[in-house]
Amino acid sequence: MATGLHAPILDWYAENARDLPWRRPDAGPWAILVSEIMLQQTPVVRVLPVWDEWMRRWPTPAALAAEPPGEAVRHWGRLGYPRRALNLHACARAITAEHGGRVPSSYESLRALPGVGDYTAAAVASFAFGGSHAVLDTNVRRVLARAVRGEEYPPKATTTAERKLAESLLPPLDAPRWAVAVMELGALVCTARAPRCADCPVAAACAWRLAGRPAYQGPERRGQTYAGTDRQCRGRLLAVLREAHGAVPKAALDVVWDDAVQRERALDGLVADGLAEALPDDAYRLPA
DNA sequence: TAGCCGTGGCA
DNA sequence: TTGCCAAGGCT
Repeated sequence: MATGLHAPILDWYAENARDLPWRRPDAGPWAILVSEIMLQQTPVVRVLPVWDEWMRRWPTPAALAAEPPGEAVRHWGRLGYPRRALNLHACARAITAEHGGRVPSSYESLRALPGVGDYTAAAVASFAFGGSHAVLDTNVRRVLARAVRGEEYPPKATTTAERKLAESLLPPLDAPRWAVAVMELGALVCTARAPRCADCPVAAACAWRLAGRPAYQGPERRGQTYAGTDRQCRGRLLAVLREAHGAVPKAALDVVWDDAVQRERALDGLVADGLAEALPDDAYRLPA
């Protein structure tokens, strides 16, 4: 069904694809894995400089595995969700210890790595190894919701119906190219807020556009406030540890957040998550 | 499974 | 200005 989407989207991609370094022929599986984890919930433009630095510093899983986890956290910078840095470090050590230093190629082996879920396993298996998998990220889900289901947004959690649909659309040849093309269409044209239907290669067949672009009907899409949350507090504390290069007296952490109760809770959380380490004499540092 | 986990740009 | 959102994953 809906295979009429293939040619227009693939042709559009051939003309409009961005030249991203992890898409180049010389990008190996490790470079692609690093990019995919960095790109989780994070815009391309913010990933580019950090990915460049990581690839120079740690060109192989073994190079990263040889470092303490805190170095991964330090060089994560302000990308956000810093446990991804820890996950990538754990990936590097698992790949070194269990896979001979080479990123595994099967979906199942990839899915078993820390921080690698359904999307990332399918993406790496496809883009690094040429596998044929339904790659369901937020872009693909939105494009299919609109073009096929006629709805402005996909449901909050991925449904089996979405997966069935995506699998039914897998082309017999070059599934990875199809996956990246749909993702790119969602990222550049079929965007969440102001879709550019005038530039869309499948506008004529799009169920949502043909229905008059009806507004989203489903349950409210929660927007979470950030100011004053534990997440913001954790971010402030970790920023101090990242920039310190060594032990930080607790007093230096106290000054970045006023609410002492929340600050203690956040600091304990960072330690529990392995993002920080408590030292004797009321000091903290990135994990060694 | 719903809530949590960072950060910054943009409409 | 502020809410929304960005190649999700984990519990």
